[in-house]
Amino acid sequence: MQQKYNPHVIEREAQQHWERAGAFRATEAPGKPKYYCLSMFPYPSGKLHMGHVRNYTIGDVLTRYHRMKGCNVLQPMGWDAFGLPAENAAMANGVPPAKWTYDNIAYMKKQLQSLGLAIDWSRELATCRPDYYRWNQWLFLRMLGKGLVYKKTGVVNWDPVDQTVLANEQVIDGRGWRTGATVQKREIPMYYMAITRYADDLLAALDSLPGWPQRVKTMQANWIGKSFGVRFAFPYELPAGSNLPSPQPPSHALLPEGEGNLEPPLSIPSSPPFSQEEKGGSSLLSPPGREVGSEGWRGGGEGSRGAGGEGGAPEAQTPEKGLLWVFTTRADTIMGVTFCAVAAEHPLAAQAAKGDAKLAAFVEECKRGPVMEADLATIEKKGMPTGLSVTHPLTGKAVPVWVGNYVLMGYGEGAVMGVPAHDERDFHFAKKYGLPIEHVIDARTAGADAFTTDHWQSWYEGKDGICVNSGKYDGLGYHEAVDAIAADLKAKGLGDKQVLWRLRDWGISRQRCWGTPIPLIHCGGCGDVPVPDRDLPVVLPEDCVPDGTGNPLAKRADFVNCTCPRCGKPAKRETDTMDTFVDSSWYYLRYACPDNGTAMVDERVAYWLPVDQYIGGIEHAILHLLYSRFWTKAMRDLGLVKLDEPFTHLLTQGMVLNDIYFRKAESGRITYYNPVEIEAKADGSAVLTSDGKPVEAGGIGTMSKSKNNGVDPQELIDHYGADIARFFMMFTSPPEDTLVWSDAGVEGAARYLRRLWSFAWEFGKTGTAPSSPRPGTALPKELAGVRREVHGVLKQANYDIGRNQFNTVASAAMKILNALERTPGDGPLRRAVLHEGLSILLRLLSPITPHISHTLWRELKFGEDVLAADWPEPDAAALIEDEIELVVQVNGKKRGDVRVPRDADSKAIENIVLADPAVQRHVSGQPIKKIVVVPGRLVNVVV
RNA sequence: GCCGGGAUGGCGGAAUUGGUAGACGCACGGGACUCAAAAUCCCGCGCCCCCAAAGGCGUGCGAGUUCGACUCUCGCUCCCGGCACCA
Repeated sequence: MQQKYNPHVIEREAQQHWERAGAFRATEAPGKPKYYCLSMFPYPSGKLHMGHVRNYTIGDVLTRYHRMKGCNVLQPMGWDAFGLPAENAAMANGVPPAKWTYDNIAYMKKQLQSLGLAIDWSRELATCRPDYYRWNQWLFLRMLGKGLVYKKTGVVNWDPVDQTVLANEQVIDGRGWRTGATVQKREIPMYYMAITRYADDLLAALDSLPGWPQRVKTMQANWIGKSFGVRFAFPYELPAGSNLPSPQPPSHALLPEGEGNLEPPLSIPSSPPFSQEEKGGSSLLSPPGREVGSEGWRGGGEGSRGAGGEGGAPEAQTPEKGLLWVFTTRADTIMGVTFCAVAAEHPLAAQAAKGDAKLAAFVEECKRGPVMEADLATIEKKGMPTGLSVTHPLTGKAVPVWVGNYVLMGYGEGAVMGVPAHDERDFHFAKKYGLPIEHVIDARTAGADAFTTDHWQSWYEGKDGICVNSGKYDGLGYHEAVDAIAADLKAKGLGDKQVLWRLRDWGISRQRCWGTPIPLIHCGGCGDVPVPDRDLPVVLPEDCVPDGTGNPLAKRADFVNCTCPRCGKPAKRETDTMDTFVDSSWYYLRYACPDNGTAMVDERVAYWLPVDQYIGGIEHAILHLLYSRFWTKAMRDLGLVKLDEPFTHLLTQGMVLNDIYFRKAESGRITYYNPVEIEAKADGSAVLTSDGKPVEAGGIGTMSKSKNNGVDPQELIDHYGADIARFFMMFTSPPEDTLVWSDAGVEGAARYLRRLWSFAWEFGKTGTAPSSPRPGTALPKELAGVRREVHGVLKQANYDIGRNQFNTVASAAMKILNALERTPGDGPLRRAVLHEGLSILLRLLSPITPHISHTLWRELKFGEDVLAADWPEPDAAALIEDEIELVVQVNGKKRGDVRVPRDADSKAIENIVLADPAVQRHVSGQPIKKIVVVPGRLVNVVV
């Protein structure tokens, strides 16, 4: 054993030992509890960043802890390898995305291995490999067969200069990131997964996940957004000769149930095959409502749910009459309706715009608006009257119809009723455009101010007022009013109660070259034809280099041209690829059977799944985690797995943040600079070190490639070693907290492990024979005190590790070493106490700092391998004390403390406390009202 | 804008879930060792008053409940994450 702690030497040796022993190779071992511990796999962006180190250290701590607690553990690792950054890098460097990605994987794998993680690398997978993504394609076709995949148009960001679709991230202040051109909305055909069919299941099953953080479950529940309300219609008549266009299908439309087997259909109803040029052209599509056909989105008895109602089915109704459908959760305010507002894409808006150039211009302006919901929600609320009016279904009064830029076509019916007196947004809209405001809920019963028409604050939006100015509904509360109104609407055939979901179906089509090819072939005669299973996988060419204009796959004749599997005639392959969330929605299943070349999953999935502990960033609280839950349920219903939920326990790691610095060019293009390149000035400004010119501070944010504010942990690992980096990472903050990166304090971690090494070296110098104190051995007072402290700290540490609070586990390890170092005297009893203390300490530390624990455990002859050791448990006998200390308060303020016998009763304690001089001074003769005794803690004298 | 979360010394954080606020560290100050420095070790360290003792104030801001509030309730401010094509 060396006298000096040399992390690099011992870490290399420990890692070689684990490698030789195959220490982390996991095999199915019935009879032992299994523990599948999974950290979210990384995107191979180039280098590890601190968020990765945090994530994988947390996962490793849990993995190693549960192994020592007796579990058969599996901790796998892989690569979320498809995605946009590879295409961006390809454009910048002229290197194919595949090469860039594989190089990054090789480098980052080395980095991960240098951390000493207990990973079973034999199960490594990368989603960009055909043997992985073929199962994306295979399952896509199974879902198509079940009707869980369907086609409809969707809105994308269009860069008119580069003639290409942009990701939301590539749109900056409404402009394309490369061209600076104003981004346009464009509708293109896309494939959707019907996640809304699982809305009820996804919501209800949240209750079956006690191992998930409440905040994540709340976010998911709100995202799914089940709202109970009333769907009803305003009848209207248009001038003769009017002809309403078809509406967009609503995004929550349902498909009929499929065949119920695992076979995809021979073809799906579709528009004729489309080439990329046609997608970019102006005569893009026939109206989508018709092309999906009768089995399509309008399916069956729910056909009238489409926005615009009968307007979408002209053959069944004279075109002049129609119903304007809306959904509301506040049917109790229906008598206060003074206008209706429809989305720009609504058929009534289109109808009204025909004869009104100004309105047509406004509708066009709305359609050009932002795509992202966050932008939509913050734009100025604008509207314009259509000149049309509809009839109030209960009062028969005429209600004007407006076009509103805040009404979303994709949610509900694409139209809303306007009740300015009891909805804040409607109120501002009415004030702005001079629409009447009719007060119909009296809020005074609920303690709110009286109604006025001047200030929103004195109005009432709550559900606990009663109806006024509402005719026969006067005096009813919320629930009675909704019931009565829904019943009356139903009697007239103009509405009923209904559930509305906020959740929308999942559009998976991407116009990009670095993703899973969608396994469909477009045939002029047969339509969209699924690729037969025998032809899977549809292999992605790995030598494509995008140039920023359109999808390079579409430019490759060798990829696009094929023959129709049905009729054998020449056909075109689909060139869209799948959303990368598809890849990450099931990878946790594949780790159980990564080598199976003939099936997506096998019986080993039944052994390992569900994942017992999933660990990843809180930023994935909704999308990734919801898609994975959906995918699991879909596979369950296809008979492929017997799982309701994929992840039993979830730990959502807090984000690692860092400063953001950038410069904005005149074109609007933003360049980000890494904080290491920045010099902060005394006046608070910042300059780029290389040119001395100012940069703008963009606050702090998540470490990311796109903001260029990541910190490479390699320097830290190279300088200090993995154990110190891991210890510091765990010590500096609790796992779930947001962490603003700073390496201040890493020296403390380094000092601690050096101190531990020196202590162990001194201890080992004087002999190595095991000599923990025998049970029942009487120890001198000081030694008993040290032992009590060690076991007391261990007790708390075990509580903390059980609740994933690893920072206090690390500080517990520090406290134990402090106590051992302070242990007075010498002789065999002292040595026995130190021996026991060290054995506890090395085991407690081993999940956090596995290398030093491994080495010292062997060197001091505690055993062959600390991995095989039992987890330490405190000795209850060591914790017993004869006297305990109680805090003494007078009127809730601390005035001292007293020592009392462990078994003193309240009366005895009161007497001791009242005799205390500090208490007498503060009581100073005033009458004592009462004395509160909290056993084992404190005594409060109230005067 | 909507949904979720956060705020405690100069800094990271702790407080056994209503019971001693500041554990454990970092930084800083003083001392020991040293020719000197580094490393290491010892002491101090919320703010005010102050030789000290005693005391007063103190957990983002403003109210409230309680013998007692970092913890519970109501109302704010600021920051972080998500908002469906970043992953």
